[in-house]
Amino acid sequence: MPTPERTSLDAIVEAARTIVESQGLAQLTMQAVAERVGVRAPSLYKRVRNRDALVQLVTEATLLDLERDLAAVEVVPEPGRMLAGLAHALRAFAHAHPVTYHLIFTSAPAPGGPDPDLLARVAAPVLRVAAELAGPAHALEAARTVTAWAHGFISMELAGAFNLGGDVDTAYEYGLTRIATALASPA
Amino acid sequence: MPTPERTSLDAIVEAARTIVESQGLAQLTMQAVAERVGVRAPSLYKRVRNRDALVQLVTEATLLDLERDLAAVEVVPEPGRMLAGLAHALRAFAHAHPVTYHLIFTSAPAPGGPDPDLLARVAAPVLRVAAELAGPAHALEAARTVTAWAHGFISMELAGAFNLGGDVDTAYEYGLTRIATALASPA
DNA sequence: ACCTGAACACCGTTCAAGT
DNA sequence: ACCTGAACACCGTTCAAGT
Repeated sequence: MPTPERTSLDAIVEAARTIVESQGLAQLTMQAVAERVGVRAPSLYKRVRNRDALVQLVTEATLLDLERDLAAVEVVPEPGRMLAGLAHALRAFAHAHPVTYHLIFTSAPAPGGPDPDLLARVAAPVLRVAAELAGPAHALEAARTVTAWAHGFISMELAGAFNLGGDVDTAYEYGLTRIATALASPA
Repeated sequence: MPTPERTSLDAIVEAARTIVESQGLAQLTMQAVAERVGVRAPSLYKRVRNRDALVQLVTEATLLDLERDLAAVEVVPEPGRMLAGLAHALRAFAHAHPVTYHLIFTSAPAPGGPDPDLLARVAAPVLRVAAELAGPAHALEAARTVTAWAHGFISMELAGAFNLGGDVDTAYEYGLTRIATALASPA
């Protein structure tokens, strides 16, 4: 005789995201998630293989949100300004979801990592501007350069690595304009 | 009546580094460390406050090694080539110690993070080239730009985030020369 | 003064038993 | 078909008792 479902995969992932973001990855226990969705810990295993898989689901949900935010950046004709829009959107996203942002770049395509198609969709807008700035022949390398810089900057910022004083916002703008012009100048 | 010491703080940290690097952070258990140094887990608490403190000690030991490697980079007159030397040394270090490298940039100056003096010493060579390239007025921002790019690149590389094909070494060289010239050109 | 076994609270995960 | 309590193995950590 069927028992009515008392929760759902979506509710579980949502609960996990909330816990991770508000209390850190270490506090993401199966018991905490279970309590939040109103069920006992063993029941979670009906919908999620194990804790690692749940972390993976949280990562993919975060990637979907990031894809949405980057796709929503207003398209402007000048590639330099377009790049700035994407860079600021990425940084704003990271500030809004610091823990899950860190998850995205940490648990990359391990065995069972995020869907490669999803990763490609997230990267698409950056690849587009990179091609405009550096030319199609160098699009991939240029995209990797900007992405590496932006992610490195943001992750160091979130980790508190910029502790020698100076204005962090200014440093972000400085790096952004330097890189934009560097990629735009002829090889 | 005193009991002879059966291990030392150094041996404990060394054991922890070996475990972390060969099996990952999750496998760094107090029991695994204890077994490796020939003692029972509770004895570790005579020399280390707790597991978090041990991770912190591993991080600082790694930073010391990185400081040594960066300080050992041959000094050359052209700042562009000097920057390349530092960038390659950093990447080589990360490839040799991927897990502990990740630790460095992750557990930054949290409450009880690494010694700020040590962090400053590690950053010193980069700050020096940055000042030469971009001028003293922009040294800090320039240093942050290169460091962010290099760290971002390396951490994405280690996470397997460069999965769209293309040669990763080439992309590193591409980004390096672009950034070096960008920082050297007048504001 | 250092080391240990025993103990505690807390994990992730499995499974037989309920409905 | 889903949910649960009980159980297991395994953590980190404390502490009284040994030497």
